[in-house]
Formats: sequence, structure tokens, C-alpha cells
Amino acid sequence: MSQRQILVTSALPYANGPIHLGHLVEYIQTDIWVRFQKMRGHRVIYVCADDTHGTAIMLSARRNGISEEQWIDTINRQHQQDFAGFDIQFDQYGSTHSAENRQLCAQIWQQALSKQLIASRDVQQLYDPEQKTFLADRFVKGKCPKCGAPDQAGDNCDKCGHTYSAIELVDPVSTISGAAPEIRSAPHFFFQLEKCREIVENWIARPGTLQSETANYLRGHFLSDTLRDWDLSRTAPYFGFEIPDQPGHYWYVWFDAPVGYIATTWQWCQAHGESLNDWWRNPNAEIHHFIGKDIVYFHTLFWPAILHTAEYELPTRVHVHGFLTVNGRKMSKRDGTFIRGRKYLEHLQPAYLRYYYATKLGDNQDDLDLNVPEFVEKVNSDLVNKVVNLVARCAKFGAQTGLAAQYPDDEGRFAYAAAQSDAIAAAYDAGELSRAMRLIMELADRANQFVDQAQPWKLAKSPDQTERLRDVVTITLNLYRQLAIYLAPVLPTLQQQSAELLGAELQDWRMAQVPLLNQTIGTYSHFMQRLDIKDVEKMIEETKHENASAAATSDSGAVAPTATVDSDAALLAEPLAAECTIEDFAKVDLRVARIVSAEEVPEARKLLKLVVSLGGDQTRQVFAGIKAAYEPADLVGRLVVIVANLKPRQMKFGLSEGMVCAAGGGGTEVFLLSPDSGAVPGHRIH
RNA sequence: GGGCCGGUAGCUCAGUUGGUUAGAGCAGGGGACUCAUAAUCCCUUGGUCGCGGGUUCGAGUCCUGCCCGGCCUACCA
Repeated sequence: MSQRQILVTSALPYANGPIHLGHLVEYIQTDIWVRFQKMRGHRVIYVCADDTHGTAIMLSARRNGISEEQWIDTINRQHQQDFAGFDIQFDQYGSTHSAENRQLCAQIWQQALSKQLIASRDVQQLYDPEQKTFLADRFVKGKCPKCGAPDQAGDNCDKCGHTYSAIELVDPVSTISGAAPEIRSAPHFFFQLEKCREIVENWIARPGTLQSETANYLRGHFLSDTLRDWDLSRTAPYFGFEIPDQPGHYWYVWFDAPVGYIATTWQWCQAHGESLNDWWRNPNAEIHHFIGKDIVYFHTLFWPAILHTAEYELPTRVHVHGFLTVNGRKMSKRDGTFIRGRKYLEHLQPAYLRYYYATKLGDNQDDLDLNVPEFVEKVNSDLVNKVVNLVARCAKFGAQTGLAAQYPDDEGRFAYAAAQSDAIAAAYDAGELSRAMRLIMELADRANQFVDQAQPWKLAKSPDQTERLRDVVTITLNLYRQLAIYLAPVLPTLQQQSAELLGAELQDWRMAQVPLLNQTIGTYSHFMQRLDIKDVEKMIEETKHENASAAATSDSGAVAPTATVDSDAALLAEPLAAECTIEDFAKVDLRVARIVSAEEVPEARKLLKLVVSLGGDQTRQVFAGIKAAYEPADLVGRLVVIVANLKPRQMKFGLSEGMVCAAGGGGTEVFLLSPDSGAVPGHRIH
């Protein structure tokens, strides 16, 4: 087997919030793959970095009253701690806000310019005069120019589906300051991707570059048409790198972020006396990116074009994975399933999650479900009952006898497991971790069968059977050792514990071919505790409470605020409306009402059809956009607040005769208002 | 509306280029054992392979229509 040279990356986490279990799918998947390749004796480096630029970072820093640099430093430290807590081992962890990255971006930019791939033209954009910043689409709200629906973002209307440019919005408002934005024109710099079409097409068509579904998606979605120019610049103020010779213009975060892969490699090279070109301009070196399916677009169209422009090698393979769901549903703050890595580590061992993810991951983009009962069951029955228990049940004898000097006849058991090495390795290499885990568990079953047949506990009772006992121990512990080696990429802690007990390292894949002999055995203490579902539930419960009290922020960003100070994220996301008088307010008749029936509107994505009672025989039919947040059955009977004198509106599914009051940012983040006890249907709210 | 992925035992999934009686783990039932973290081992129940057509000597596997779920995207590749 020839030695491969492999550079591996995971996507750069955005420096705007903590690492959660969804992120960890990717880092654990990558770390397992990297550890495996290292055990195989290949020359591998695993690099990653924080993605630190963009408007969102700027706003987070402002909100916290610190500089952007302070903000990203803090986040970087937290990220690295979180990763270390899950045994994710980078060779280099950097930041896109580094000198190396700035220099590389400038070089690549220069090459793009000299190859005439950059075009400049003026773009009209909304500008917030108070915050003195141009506004990205998601920082503007206004009425849809087509259907007039209020509170629509700057790119499309979620009511009628119309797409438009932010400057077409009627009565736009900056969601950062609440000010009315102005239209300003500014030059922007575009990368002309179409000019690189052939490069990208050939790369995508090359076998092995992409999973077929990704290649299909790109071909159908983008390559069938002219590739649009890509806006690579943003106008000040912006937290990022200023474009050389273009004061006031910054590279868009998605330009400098992937360059961070190279910059971080460079940092590693500097620290280890290696050459960057040996990794990025060496056709014999492999480059593997692990990413989520949400960022395929950036890594498979622009990125190869940019690499080619800068005369770097194109990625060997982009491994795309799906999203994490919990108990079959999207992670949600309301359900307490938006679990931070740090919270997980307060309650549970990293090995549990690493193993569980491994049993669920294949080389595909399917979403991965963290099903809590299944999680507990898999960890307990596979890892604890089968694998760890194998040592536990013979460690006592092992300490007495040690390992024999010659490997006894085991009827081909060790040889069988040694022969599985290639199949297991092939599965790991192909990213088919679930297959690898199945193969390994089959070996664990076989080993336990052996112990049952050999009955060492009986041998231990007769002094004349000491030698046979030693043989049985030798076989069992060697079968176990093979398991520990095969599982080492997933369970580095177990690898270490096993090495200590056996008094010999397990860092090389080939060690599974040769039995360990003539060795004293250490004292065993439990390698792993059983997982109690109560601990998992407790973790989810705590997460739920923290989210509730931390004034859940609208995006995944925002570091948890201190206990006594609520985050201002909600207010920033939706600034105060213009002042109104008491007379204005009096026009709105808010009433307490009781929900008497609630049903799904099957054709509607967001709506529930409610009938509410105002007391007596007064009822109203109301459509409410709360489908994602509430089960109809849970609503019947509860008191809510409605706008009782709202002009009825004919909707696609029927007439809506009012509006149910709720707080929150929409989607699953919807919280109905309820009155304190004592209020009855019909009470007006003053 | 379009695209992609999936629908195999109660649950999670395997089923290689179509080839005998469709498999595993867990759960359920029965038994054994007591070294071990109420762990382990043996036996066992359980499937119209989403539904309907078609190709074939033969279809879970190929073609086609439909149904369901997930994701992506939108005057629409």
C-alpha cells in the first residue's frame, strides 16, 4: 500500500455562536476519517478555522460593545475548547482573520484581475443612514411590491413567492436601526464564473469528485444555464479585508472563507517547516473537503474556479453530508433540541455521540436523526454490553495470568477478524462509517461467543487449568484488541484506555494482524459507563429552559447573555414601530378568546384553522400562521388574545375573521399570548 | 410547479452487475450461564420488500404511472 498525502478540511464554523450537535456531525465525521487515514500510515493533515467576517459578526460585536477582533477571539477560544471536548483533533485551527489569509486573498485577487475575470459595475443598494451601512437583504423589511404583504425580507416574499430586489420593497425599514433606508449606488466587483465553465464542468464530471446526487443538482440547477457573475465585494462598513487599491470595498466573506483552508494549511506548513505548494500545488496530494449540503453551491462552483484561477489543485473530493434532526424533527430551541456541544459535555461522554453518529453516517447527504431512545440503546448494547464488557468479563483473569508467550489455537478466530481488516478499512475510506461499525460489531459478537464457549470462570476454579485459562485470556484480549484498533478512529479514548491496560500502543491499523503476546495485563476499571436516558432527557430539559430564559435569539448566533440581562436580539430583529396615540391604540380591539377548535389546513404550509369563542354564541374563524409551532390538539380549550375588530380577509382556504396575538420570529419560534387566570372570553384588553 | 433523495420485520437499517427459501442489530417470546456494567450465549416469533402496470425463464433490484415522507428551488434547470 503506497502512502497517500491527504489534506482534509471541515467547513469553517461561523464565529457568531457556539458549536452545537448539528455542527458536530461534520467535525466528528471528518475527525473519524482523518484518524483512520493516519492509522493507515498516510501523511494527513486536518485543518480548519473560524469564519470570522461579514455583517453579522460586525453587528454581534457592536451589540456586545466590543471590537470585532475581541469578539472573534473569544468565539475562537470557545470553538477550540468545544472541539477538543469531543476529541476532534485538528492539526491546525486558524481564523480567516489572519495575516496569511489576507495575503493569500490579495494574491488570488491579483491573479483573477490579471486573467480578466473580475468585472466592476454599479449596484443600487439600500443604505441605512443611521448605522451608516449598506443593508444585506436579510436586514431589510418592507411590503412586498407585488402583493403588499408586510414584513418581507429584501429578496422574496414568503406570502406570494414573488422575488424582487431589495430596492423594490415598498416602505422599507432597516431591521438594524429601524431607520428608513436610502437607495445608494456603489461599485461592486464581480467574478465572471461563466469564463471558468469548462474547468468547473470537467471537475464535476470527474469520477470521485462528488456524490452523484450533488453532481446532478449542479448540472440541473446551474450548469444548464449561463453561470451568473458572482458579487465578490461588499461596501464599507463591513468587517473583513479591504480590497487592495479599492478603499471602502471589502471582499465578501464567501470569498475569503474558503481561502482560509489554504491560509490555515500555510500556518501549519510554517510551523512544521513544510511547503504550501507541496499540499496545494501538488497533483499527487489529495484535497478532501467535508461540508454540509447547505454550502454545496460555494464549494463546487466558485471554489474550483477560484482555485484554478490561482493555479492551485482542485479538490479531490467534496464529501457532502445532511443535516441533523432530533427525534425526527428539525432541531428547535423550543423543543430543547438545539443542544450546544458544551451542554452535551456537561452530561454525557463524547464517545457516545461519536459512536452513534458513526453508526448513522454513510457516504450520502441524507439527514441524520438523533433519536434519543435509539441513541441510548445503541451505545449501551453495542459499546458497553458487547465491546467494553468483553474486557470487563476477563480482565480479572488477565491480571492473574497475563498473555501467553505463544498464540494458542483459537480455531481461526483471530485470523478471521484480521481478514476483516480490508473490508472495514474500505468502508472507512469510502465514508461508509455505518457499514464499518456493523462489521466491527459482528466481530464483537463472535468474541463474546468464544468466551461463552471457553468458560474461563470454570477454568479459574481448578488450579490445574491455569495454562488453559491463560490461553483463553490471550485469545479474548487479542480479539478485543482487534476491536479496539478497528474502533480507534471513532473512540480515541477507548484506544488509549485499552493501550494502557494491555501495555502496548494501538496506533497502527496493521497491528490487528499480529497478536500481542507475553505481556502482563493491568488492572481494569470501567472504560465506559452505561448511558441513562434520564441524563439525555435532563440535558434536553435544561436546554429548553435556558433557551426560554435567554430570550431566544432569532438566528443561531448570539452567545448566551448573562443571566440577568436579556439579549437585545429580538428588539434588533424588529425595531420599535413609529409612535402612536392612545386613540390610535383604542382603534384596535383586543379580546380574550377561547379556542374551541383547531385543525390543520393540509394545503397550507404554515396555517392552522382556528375557531375561537368570544363568549356566548360569538365565534370567529381565524387562520393563524402557527402550524410549525403548535399541535392543534394542544390548542383546543386554551385562552388567547385576538384582534377582534380586524377587517376580515379572504384567504385561499377561507375567510379569516381576526388575528391571534403571538410573539416570536416565526416558524417554530412562535409563542401565543395567554392572559393570567381569571380572564374570560370577551374581556377587552386595555 | 420543478428537481433530488428515500419508502424492505415493531424500531434502525443491509441487500453487490436482476438469480435458489429476503438478511442483521435492537425490541418481543422461550431456554442456558453466572466471568461481566441486570451484561453474555443458544433457540425463536415476526416481512404482499409503499401501490398498480410492464420487461424477463426469473424483479426488493430494471422501465413506467401513482401515493407518502424529507430536502432543495421557483415563472421554472
